[in-house]
Amino acid sequence: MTIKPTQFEVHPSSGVPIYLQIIEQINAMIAGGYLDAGDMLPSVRQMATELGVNPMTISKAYSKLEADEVVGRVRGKGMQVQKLAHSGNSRERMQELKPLMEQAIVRGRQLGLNDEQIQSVVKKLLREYKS
Amino acid sequence: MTIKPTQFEVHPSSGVPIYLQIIEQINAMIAGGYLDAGDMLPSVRQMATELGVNPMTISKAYSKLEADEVVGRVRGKGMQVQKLAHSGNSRERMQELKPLMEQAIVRGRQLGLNDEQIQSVVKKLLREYKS
DNA sequence: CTGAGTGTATTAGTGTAGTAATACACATGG
DNA sequence: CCATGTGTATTACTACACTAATACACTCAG
Repeated sequence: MTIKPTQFEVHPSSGVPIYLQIIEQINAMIAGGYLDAGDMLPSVRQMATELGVNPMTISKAYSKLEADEVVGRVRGKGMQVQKLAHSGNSRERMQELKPLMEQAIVRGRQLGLNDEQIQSVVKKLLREYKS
Repeated sequence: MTIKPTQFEVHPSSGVPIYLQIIEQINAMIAGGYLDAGDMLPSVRQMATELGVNPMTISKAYSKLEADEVVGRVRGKGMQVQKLAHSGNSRERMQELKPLMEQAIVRGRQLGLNDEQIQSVVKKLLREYKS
């Protein structure tokens, strides 16, 4: 499914930088299966016009996604969602996930949640982001 | 166990703000059971001298921890680790954990990890931060 | 070739996060 | 009371993140 710029939403005064909001939405769309490998993203100018921001802001988001190997540049066309080609074995990738997951775990503990409750949150989210 | 400032470590040029490094270490110490309710934290000046930073930087970390209800101020004494008194029922607190956990899950998906691998990381961390 | 479509390098403006210097208010123990 | 210990309000400086304006390089369809 190729996505339209109207499916994006930004809140400039939310405190969260615009380019980050874009990145998060695209990542979530991919994780949730609304975007697949090969799909084209809206052009920088389309997106910029629709959202009322500067094209460079969108470009910055796309560049960061490209650096993360989430999307690729197609000469003269635009940005395309990449087929995920992961480097390193799964153990290394699990290791890479740890710092971020650790934050969440510590926060859960701080909230007084027990193991089961934390795992329940994880399971619920895994279902929501079914790939 | 009352903690000594020598047990803290900061890396000023790591990119991570000093006051955040302090916060993370204290949170981790509590989550890991090295600090319990009633324990005193090192004074602002002790900590500042030991780490070679300005007292205000430490104060900022402590203030943020106080806002999160992790520590409390004891007049003329210092900061003391609070007994966790959580507001809201567990369902609300689980809801509060979701945004942070969502980030981690999306990142895991982006790394090409499957449900079992993500849950495995969670379980490993839960063991490390046994309360 | 040309025109319209891509994304982007460069530059600049603005706000704010992070840190520090200083001086202050309050509590405790002698 | 006073000396010494808490934490902190205020102010200011600095670096950097974020956004935007502009101009440019490249590709494709005609």
